[in-house]
Amino acid sequence: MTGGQGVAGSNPVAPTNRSLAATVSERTCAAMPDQGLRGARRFWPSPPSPLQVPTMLERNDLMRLRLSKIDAARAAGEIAYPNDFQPSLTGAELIVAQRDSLEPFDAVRAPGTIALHLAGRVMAINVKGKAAFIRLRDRSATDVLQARATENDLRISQGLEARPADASTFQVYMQRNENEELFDRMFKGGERSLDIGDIVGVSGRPFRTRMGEPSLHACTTDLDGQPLAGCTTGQHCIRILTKGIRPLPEKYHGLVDKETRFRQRYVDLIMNDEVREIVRRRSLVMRGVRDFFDARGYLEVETPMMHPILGGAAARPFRTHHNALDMPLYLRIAPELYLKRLVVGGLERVYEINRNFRNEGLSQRHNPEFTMLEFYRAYATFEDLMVEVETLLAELAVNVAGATEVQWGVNSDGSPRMIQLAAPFRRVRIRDGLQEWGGLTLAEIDDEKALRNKADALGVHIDAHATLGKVQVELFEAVAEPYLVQPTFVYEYPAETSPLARRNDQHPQLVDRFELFIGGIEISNAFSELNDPVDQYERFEAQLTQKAKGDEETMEMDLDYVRALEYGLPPTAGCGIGIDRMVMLLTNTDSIREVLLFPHMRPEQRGAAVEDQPKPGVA
RNA sequence: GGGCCGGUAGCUCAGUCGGUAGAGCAGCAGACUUUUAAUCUGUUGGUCGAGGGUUCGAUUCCCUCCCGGCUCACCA
Repeated sequence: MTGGQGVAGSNPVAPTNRSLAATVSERTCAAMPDQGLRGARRFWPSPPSPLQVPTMLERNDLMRLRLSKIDAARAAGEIAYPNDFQPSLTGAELIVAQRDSLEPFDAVRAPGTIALHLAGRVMAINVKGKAAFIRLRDRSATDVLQARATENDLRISQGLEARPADASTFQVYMQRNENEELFDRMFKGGERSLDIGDIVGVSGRPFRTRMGEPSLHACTTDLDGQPLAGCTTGQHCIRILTKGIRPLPEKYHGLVDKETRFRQRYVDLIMNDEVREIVRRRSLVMRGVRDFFDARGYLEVETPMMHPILGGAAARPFRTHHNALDMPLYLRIAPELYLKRLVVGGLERVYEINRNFRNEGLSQRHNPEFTMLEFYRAYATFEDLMVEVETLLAELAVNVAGATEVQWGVNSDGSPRMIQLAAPFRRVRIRDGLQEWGGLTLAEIDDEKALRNKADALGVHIDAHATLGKVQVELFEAVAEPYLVQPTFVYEYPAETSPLARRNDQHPQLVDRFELFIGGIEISNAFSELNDPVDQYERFEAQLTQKAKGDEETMEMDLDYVRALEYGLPPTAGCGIGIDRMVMLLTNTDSIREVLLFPHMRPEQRGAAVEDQPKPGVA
């Protein structure tokens, strides 16, 4: 943003096309935040009054010129935003279809040639005298990359010169002498010319350039001047379907600025192939998870995202309010208690993939809303779920990343750090880890003071309120982290940190729980579920005691959940897996923001004067 | 919330030990009938994140604020 365009309502940049500007700004303002009334009401601000309508975003010369091209097209009697063009194939299909004719050729448009129709966004324009090349991208961009790579391999195998195969675009070629009027209009500048960023529909026939690039020759008639099959008389071989008003980022460096990339993800997706690949892999993860659990007899369910009672995890919640019912609600921090109610109801295998919301700090690995998979299986233990999880991850790695071995960052010497996701994963007790990596004796492990001394020596901060069990866990995570790069199930957690988990039969101070660490980060948390309603009630009570002591991340008493347990929850094990982190793992990405399409950002400041902004600390 | 770094043309960046700024790409005008970061010639474009202060003069120095990145703390 360049700012300085004044407060809303004043000093608008006069748009070239007034009718267009009016239409767009009417639509835009409805979705704009009401900055003037911020804080005036507790929950829902009033809709903006006409006096507070924000102006459209600022314009520059490049945009004004492009807007004027829309005017010119309208003045020429054209529909500025036509919607009657239908592509008959994708760019990737165009390339694959020519695979059997690797040799360059310049076949003429013999009568009977069938026209192909492609649509896409113009990513590059290359006018060379009386010939012009444009590069388009369509939804098949990922496949185009693959097709070009495959094609290049074929060329090499046939002794032909290799071509660069790193572009996700496909090429369209047009020759001036075949339609001088259209060629000049599109490529010779002036009021109606084509711009990078426009979305076009192109009709023509496939061919290869002299350099061997599979291309579409834009043309709608054969050499006799008769329409090609699939074209109508007078049809243009290139049509602008949507004019891009805003110029795209530079073609070589692309869009780099992270703030702009996350705020304007649409531009990021246009410019950066890697981003599209992450989105694609995330989609594969979601489908893979569903296939996995569906195949094992689980039912996918959706439970409330707005909870009247806080529970299922230890976390600070977002609070909201239902106006008509005049009641407070929490955005859910976990679906756990609802899912186990379903198991009580006889849905013995359920899973849910949905958002959790936690009102905590943001970091490379934390976003206020994140996607969680939770699944519950009756007549299973947490050990059974270890097998389920390692099987799932190995399967996903193959389906999404192509192998059970995936790269995750680099080692300290700069070499690729590889993670082996083939089952079985390593299993480590917290006590064993403290001995092996922390150099502690069993006596020290049960001595809170000794543990705290060790933590101080290591420079590890541990909360003063933490109980023995919590100190053990925190110290373990501190000393073990370097050893938790390869997938590792950590288990034998102390009971006080797990108010919903089943106690271990031999050691009641422990619970039957594991956490899975990969690449040093926690991916999964699971346990055999506590199904003793009396014990559960007492653990909720203990949570209330903690809350009274000032712990802000405790659960609330959920009597209905206890009532459900009183009807009988079969022996059940449940597991949560952070989908975002799993996608990070399978895309070799070190930031959760990269795997979220729209990571949380502070609101964009659009040139509003500083004195109009609420002062920090003033409610 | 703390620390460090950053915000300059549509994009990617340089620069100004204080005298209102440059390049490449994009754009505009032109040459070029197989280019692919095309090439060649000419050229337009910036309240240098916002506000305040110091100064004859601030994009540059000082203060405050906004936004972002990295990092620490809390968390998954």
